[in-house]
Amino acid sequence: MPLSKISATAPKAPGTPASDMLLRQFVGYRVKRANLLIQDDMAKTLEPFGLRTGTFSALAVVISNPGISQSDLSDVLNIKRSGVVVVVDELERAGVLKRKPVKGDRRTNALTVTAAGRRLWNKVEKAVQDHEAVLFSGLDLEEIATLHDLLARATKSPISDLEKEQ
Amino acid sequence: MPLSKISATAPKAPGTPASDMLLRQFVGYRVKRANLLIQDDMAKTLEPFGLRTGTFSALAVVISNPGISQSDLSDVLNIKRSGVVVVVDELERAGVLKRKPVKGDRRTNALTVTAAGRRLWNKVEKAVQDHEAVLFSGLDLEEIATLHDLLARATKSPISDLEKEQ
DNA sequence: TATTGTTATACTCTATAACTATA
DNA sequence: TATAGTTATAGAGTATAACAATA
Repeated sequence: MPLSKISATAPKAPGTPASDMLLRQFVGYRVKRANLLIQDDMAKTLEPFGLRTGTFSALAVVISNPGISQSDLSDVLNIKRSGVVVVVDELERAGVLKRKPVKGDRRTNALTVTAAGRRLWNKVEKAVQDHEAVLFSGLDLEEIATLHDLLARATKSPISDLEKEQ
Repeated sequence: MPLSKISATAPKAPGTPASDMLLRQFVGYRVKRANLLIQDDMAKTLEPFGLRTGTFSALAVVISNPGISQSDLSDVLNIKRSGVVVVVDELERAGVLKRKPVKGDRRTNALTVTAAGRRLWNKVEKAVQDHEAVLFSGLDLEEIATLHDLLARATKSPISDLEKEQ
């Protein structure tokens, strides 16, 4: 009941001070919470552009890999091909990208960005960059770079790749 | 097609080299990918103990806040009260914790860990710590501490809290 | 036989809303 | 009226499995 009293006086605060101290010692939990915050904010940032995090990611990959197939997009984004269909449907319906036939293999679609899609990307890219700058304003530029680096190395370590293949 | 060729020779690799370079410049995307890896591995680590990430987190909070109410647990974990019910049901069914009546307020449940629950926690805590050590073996201890710190500060910045309340 | 894209389906996690019993 | 817990339901996001067309 001392706990309920404190949280009653500060109901919106992210938990009573240190009430999840034990839990926060785990990196996994911190990453999970950070991810929730970031994804929520990303969703808000993308909504005015008619994008979700999934379609934003797909657009980014197609922009830098023109003509990529849906299977390869599936590999890059680490989602199943059936999930790619939904994302590509949505982007194609919005006029952002197109499925084009590939000569030599009639099974495959080559994904290409439309002119409108490229214009959209330029705006969205800037919006997300600005947004992240605000979200991470508690860190200076060097710290953000460090965070990048640490996450990249943590998620690319031989061990985690090895476990993924099991 | 150069892309499909490469990914055909290394199908399980996390994407062709740099094919998501543009996307990876966003911290949000890195955190998302890191989170996916970590949560998958956490799930595997917890499964032998009959726990999921949700029940693990709840157990941790109840361990460090004996007698906490479900509403306060809901605040600390940032999930809705309806979600807490499911988690507590599962933990109570497993004999890990108990709902106890609170004298003075018959609406409230005081959550307490059983002896078996405490024994389980000691084992699980060690398993998860060991597991994270392996998962983050690409980083040294100081770097892990830095990662902790940066995530904590990024997710606790005044701006992100402010946006949360809107 | 294997692969690309597709569809249908199911599962997990979480949110919303309505309800009850208490306060 | 407001709060604690509960129930039912619905929505993302993603996974699995089966299928048609093509290789």
